[in-house]
Amino acid sequence: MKSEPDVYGIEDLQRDGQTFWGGVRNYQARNFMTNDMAVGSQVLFYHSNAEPPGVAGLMKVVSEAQADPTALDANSEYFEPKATPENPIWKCVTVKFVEKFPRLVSLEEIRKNPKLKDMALLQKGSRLSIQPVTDSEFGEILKMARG
DNA sequence: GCCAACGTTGGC
DNA sequence: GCCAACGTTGGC
Repeated sequence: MKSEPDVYGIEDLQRDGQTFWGGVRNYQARNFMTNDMAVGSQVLFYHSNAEPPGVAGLMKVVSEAQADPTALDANSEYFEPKATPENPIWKCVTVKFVEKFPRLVSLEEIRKNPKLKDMALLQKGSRLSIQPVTDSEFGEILKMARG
């Protein structure tokens, strides 16, 4: 999952303990949350639009996808006029802080690692704020973070 | 249903 | 700040 550290970074999550991943407004990204994440799922926290960009830490899903309250809030920048409590359209998971990596695994390093060449993150034009990671990719990132 | 125009993302 | 890539919108 990507977030801009200037807006909300791994240290903000460390301070908060857990957070509701609200405001996602892309159907593919939403579907990853509703279909592919469950309580206990491990998630990499990626710092986008950062210097340098890269994977900053680890978190874990503590609540499956639920209605995104920002979609129903007329004062929110994420307000969705078509959303109703019965059909909120947008949903999001709650994640908790697990760890901040001892060092950032930068996008550049990820690019250089042949084992990670197929990561969704590296595919051309890949901009989704939530992307799938395979078990082996996940393990490799952890190894790099701790290596 | 097509597609041009527009907005957003995010690395550089 | 630039711009490639992509998603969304809305007129037709």
